[in-house]
Amino acid sequence: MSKDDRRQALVRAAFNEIAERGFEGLRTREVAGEVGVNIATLHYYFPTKEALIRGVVELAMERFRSTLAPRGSSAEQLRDHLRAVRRLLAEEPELGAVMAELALRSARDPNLARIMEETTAYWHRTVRGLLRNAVRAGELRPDLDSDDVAAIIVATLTSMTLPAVAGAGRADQALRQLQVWLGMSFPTN
Amino acid sequence: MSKDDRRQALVRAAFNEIAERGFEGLRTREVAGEVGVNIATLHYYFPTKEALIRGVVELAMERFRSTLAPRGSSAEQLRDHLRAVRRLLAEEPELGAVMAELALRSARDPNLARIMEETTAYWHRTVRGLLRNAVRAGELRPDLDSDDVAAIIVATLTSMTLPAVAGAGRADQALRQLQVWLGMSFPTN
Amino acid sequence: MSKDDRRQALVRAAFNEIAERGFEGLRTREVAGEVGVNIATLHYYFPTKEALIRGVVELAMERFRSTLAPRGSSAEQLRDHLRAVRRLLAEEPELGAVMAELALRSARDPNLARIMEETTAYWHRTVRGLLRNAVRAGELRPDLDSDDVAAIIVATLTSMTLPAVAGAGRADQALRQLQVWLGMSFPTN
Amino acid sequence: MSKDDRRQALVRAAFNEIAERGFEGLRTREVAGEVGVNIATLHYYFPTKEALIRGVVELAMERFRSTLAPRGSSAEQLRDHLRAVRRLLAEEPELGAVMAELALRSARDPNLARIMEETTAYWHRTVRGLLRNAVRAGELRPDLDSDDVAAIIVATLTSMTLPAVAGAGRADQALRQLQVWLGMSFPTN
DNA sequence: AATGAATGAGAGTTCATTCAT
DNA sequence: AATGAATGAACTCTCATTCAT
Repeated sequence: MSKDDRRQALVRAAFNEIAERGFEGLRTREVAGEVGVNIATLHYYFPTKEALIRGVVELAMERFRSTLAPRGSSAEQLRDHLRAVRRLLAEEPELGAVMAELALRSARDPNLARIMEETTAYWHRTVRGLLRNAVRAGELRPDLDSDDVAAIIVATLTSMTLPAVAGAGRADQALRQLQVWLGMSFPTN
Repeated sequence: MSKDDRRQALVRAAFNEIAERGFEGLRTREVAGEVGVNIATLHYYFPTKEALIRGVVELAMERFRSTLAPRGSSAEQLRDHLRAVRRLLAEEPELGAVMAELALRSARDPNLARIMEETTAYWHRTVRGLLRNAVRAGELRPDLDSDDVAAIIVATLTSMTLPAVAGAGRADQALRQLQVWLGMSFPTN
Repeated sequence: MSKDDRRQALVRAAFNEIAERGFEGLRTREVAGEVGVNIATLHYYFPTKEALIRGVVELAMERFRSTLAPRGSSAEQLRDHLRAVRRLLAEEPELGAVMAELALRSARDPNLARIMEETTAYWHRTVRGLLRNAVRAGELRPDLDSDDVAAIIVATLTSMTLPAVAGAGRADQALRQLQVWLGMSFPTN
Repeated sequence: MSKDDRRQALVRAAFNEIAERGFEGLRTREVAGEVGVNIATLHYYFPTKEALIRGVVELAMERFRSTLAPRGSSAEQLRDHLRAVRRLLAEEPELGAVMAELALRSARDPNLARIMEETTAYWHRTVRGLLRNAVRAGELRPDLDSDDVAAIIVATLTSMTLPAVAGAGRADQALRQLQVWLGMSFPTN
């Protein structure tokens, strides 16, 4: 197993631990154990717990950003994006959980705050671009403020990472209403 | 200082600690220290850390629910509610932080999950009721699905507890768009 | 409840706790709780835990010595004594447990050691006296060394306070053999 | 120092602590300190205090059982055994103290009770075997009930672990009487 | 590149004791 | 005579980190 593979394996294990137990329950020994290496080996790859966490941040950002990349024909992109984020959170709830953990942690970690802000801003711009394309393509009303709508879309999708809020079908209701207001249709369940 | 006051003081100190450092950084000794009592005194009031946390949950729920109580004339209630939640999160960001911490923790704590679900459901019903009133009063379009709209309102407001998402004015943009779609006006900054 | 009664109640509760959990598990709060008084009240009667233990020592010695008092006709006294100790340990195993705890503790507590030594010596003398009476009455062989026989009787009876040793019928076997060697008969089960 | 040596050192230190202060006074930090390691190191070898105690139980049983192993010519074995136990308790009073502590603790620990019972039963059978050999060799009266005599021998020897009982020469007196009744001679002091 | 062994600092919890009332 | 409230000291146990090999 190459040096890089091992690093990756450790980061993924840490990622899963955070998803499952939160930062509150993250234990380096547990991470090392899941990869099947000694705790000292973990420290060979990551001198401190903080360094390992930085690795998790990178992984989370990468995974999340790769979901944002617009795909398919321009007309379908907005629909696709909403669908993609929705599917992502359904199929990989760990990513949502980790993103939420990171969002909370960023309140205490300026460095992380910067990264999270960059990612959110990038997401916001991406959605705004999709909205503008859709307006241009005549699929959305031209008087729509793409900045504000992008904000409410990001907000709505984000709230889905908090199970306590999104539960009992409320996530789907919110998405359905988004579709109504946008005058477009995409599956919500 | 009465027994109840001291209990309250401890819970409030724990509340603040969680807001500031997250569950990750909650230390009973720190909580006791902030109230100016010995760690053993904390355990006199709360046999375990978990019991103290339950006290924090109660406090958070109480604080949050008290914000929900509809006030003023029926026609203004929806506007008032959005304004109130917005002001709450601006003036007491700790409550938002704690609520988000609890939302995340509820994924690992079935008991807490139940409480959080109840509170969210109550909030959802409250907003739905306000929407119905507004529809009845002719202030909102009659074809509006009050369940779905309530969901997106709750989702949007909830996302404001995650600073990483709500930053850079995006919270206000989302609220502004909400107002546009609802066809009502309320201050957003 | 008189001051003395309360003292007695506390000592008895402590006695029972020691019998049940050993000195290892003796907790003043538990003792107070069993009597239904506050822990501070216990300290009103006994300034320290050590003082309470001294009370237990007194109680145990008193209970034990009262068993030793020879009763009945002189000819039957030895038989009676063995029977009495045996019954005592069967009916009040707590006393045996406490005596054993005290015997062990006396290795670390010179004061207690003195008390235990006095009690054992008194017991030894008592048995020796009974043996001499029996010899004089022609009930035992005249060449018997009453000091040595008293020692083995005390030793055998003492070993019965250690359940790990006396179990599986071995206590009764030992007593039966004692009777054989003494040429007397008394019930062993 | 090998891993096994360190384990042994810790167990021995715990053994000595128990002998000196009883379970009541057993402190993991003290044990670690005596071996010259950090308390965390102790927990590296023994996850819990209970696990360390299990180590002490094993050591005590091993030490005790090794004393029981019959040695020398068949005719001398009984004599040797009594002499060996007597010397053991004289030269290593810690073992007697620990055995007595374990005997008491077994009343509250079913697992330990099983182990103690097994050891006592093994001891009893060993002594009984020696008695039968001696009878067969014509050294003891043939009408002797080896089971009952074994019981009183075990009881007498056991009582010697309680200094409060065995003191003032009574242990030797009891042993001397045993020799008289058995019709054999062995040194008692 | 990897690990077994070790540790300092600190975690939550317990307990005998104190003191104002 | 009795107690609720409070505490210092100590307990077992945990954890990220280090280091010799």
